[in-house]
Amino acid sequence: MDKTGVAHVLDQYASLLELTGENPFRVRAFRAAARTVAGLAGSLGSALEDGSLAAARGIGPAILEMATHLHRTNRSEAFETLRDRVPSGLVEMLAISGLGVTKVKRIHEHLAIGSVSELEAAARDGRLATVPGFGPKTCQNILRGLGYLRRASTARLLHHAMREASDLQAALERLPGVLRVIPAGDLRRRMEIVRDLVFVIVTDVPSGDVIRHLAHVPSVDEIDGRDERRATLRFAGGAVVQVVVTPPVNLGAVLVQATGNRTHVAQLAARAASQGFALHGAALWKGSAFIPTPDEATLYHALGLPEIPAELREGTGELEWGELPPLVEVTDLQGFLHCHTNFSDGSSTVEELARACAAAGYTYLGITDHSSVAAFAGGLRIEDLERQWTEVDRINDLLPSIRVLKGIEVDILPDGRLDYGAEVLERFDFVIGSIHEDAGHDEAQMTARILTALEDPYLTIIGHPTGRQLLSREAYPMDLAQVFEGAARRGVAMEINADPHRLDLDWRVLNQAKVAGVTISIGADAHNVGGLENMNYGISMARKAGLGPRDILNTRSVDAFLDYARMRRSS
DNA sequence: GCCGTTTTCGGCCCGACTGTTTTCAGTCG
Repeated sequence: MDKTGVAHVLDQYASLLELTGENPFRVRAFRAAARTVAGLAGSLGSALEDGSLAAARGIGPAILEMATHLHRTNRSEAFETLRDRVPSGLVEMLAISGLGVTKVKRIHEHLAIGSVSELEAAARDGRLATVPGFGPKTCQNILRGLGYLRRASTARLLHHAMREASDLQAALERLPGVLRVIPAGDLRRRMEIVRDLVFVIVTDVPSGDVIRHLAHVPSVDEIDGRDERRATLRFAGGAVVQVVVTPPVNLGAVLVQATGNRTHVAQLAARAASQGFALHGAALWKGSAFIPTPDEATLYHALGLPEIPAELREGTGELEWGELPPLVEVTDLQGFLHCHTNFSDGSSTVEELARACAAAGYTYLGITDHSSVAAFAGGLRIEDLERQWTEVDRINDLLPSIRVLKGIEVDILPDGRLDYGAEVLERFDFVIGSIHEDAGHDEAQMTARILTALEDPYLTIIGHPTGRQLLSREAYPMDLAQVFEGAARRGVAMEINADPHRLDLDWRVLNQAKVAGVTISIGADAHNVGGLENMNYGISMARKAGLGPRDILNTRSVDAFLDYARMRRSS
């Protein structure tokens, strides 16, 4: 079992312990260990071998034993025993926002409900409201939480989809007659939420032969909708995967059709028709003549278009944009911004992060732990800051290849002030300001809160501006046009938070921000060295919005970045 | 279960909000 699997078991084990009334600190120990394992920089195997897992904070003999056993045998007796004692639906219910252990147990005791579907029925027919401590509002919230859970089951976050797709791609590549397998659809467009997985299979044998072999893909439950070139695979776990098979000569047309969203493909078909072509049955035709399209460029060029990068194929006007300047790439980034260390709620040290960033080619690293009001995340008090700055100075002396900047992710308080005063803020190289609780503010209050924060001369970047958490929490209500105008006028950058659970700002509004004159920064929101990966997702969002290297703050050199941060302080 | 210049036991994060209650328990970040 790999680190993801082990982390999942540890987390589930924590939930089971919680439901059986175990010592809450024991529960917390397993939760923390799950995060540590999931965030390992390398593989679990190497962390066990070189002793780095054993040395990690929060990993003691019991959890180390369990992780080792799971890694080697895929099993844990303690976990299985406990799992058999608790109805499986109860653990699922814990995932519903607003339901904790106490309420789940009470639901189970009073209504003998042991599954999510029974819970939904009880919330709808009024039985749930009869449970002590439950009222109409709670039932409503539970139904809303269930909606999220349901959407999450047919949809997955981009990073989960990528992991799932890479396993499946490998399985498809092993089928006889398969030359290439290309993930298409939402995933290739780097949508932040991926619904169906789509694969294009290139083969030089008759496509029907490949379709027949699909039954041999591991854990396929059912194959339907099959014709000579398409099939839908249903997996035991509920996943649905579309497969399209093509000979090499028609790969371009098939891939374009399997990648673009509906609107993009329809617009292409309309354009083809207006130029005497036809885009039918995933092939390009001129009259009754088949036009070979061995690659996508051939198809786009035939229609008088530049090859449109996959991320842009959303039907939002990209056919009219003409030749685009190059989109930003992860290698354009010089600065790794927004990351947490073990001084607050991160699990890697400043040194580990600095070494990892230097190895990945970054020239500077902006450490931004939480400010004091964020006690839940180990927010730093003044004396902690002094210790951290000493450590940063030490690392800067030790590692000449990378510059570590003293930053902070400071809370924007409900009245819009920042959590530290000027005498503290002036000592940072740069400052990210973020909201961590919305507390029932309406749009006007939330907008005013951000606009007030923008006035602080020490603020450099607004972090995760809208607070959305994909598949679990909506964005705060906020007048983005006003916020963009304010940020542009005050010279404050706005973040694309690259945590794949957030990806906030939404790519759909980034261009609006750019047009308003807002500088965009990409922040990893990394909590350990594993979080270096996040930058790829942030870059994907910038690309979806058509942004180039010059649109992004942290493609600048460290000096230019520091100039940007200091500029506001003197004006 | 983990940790320790408080080291083999005792502490481990806590303030704010929500929805319910009729003075507060449960949940969240």
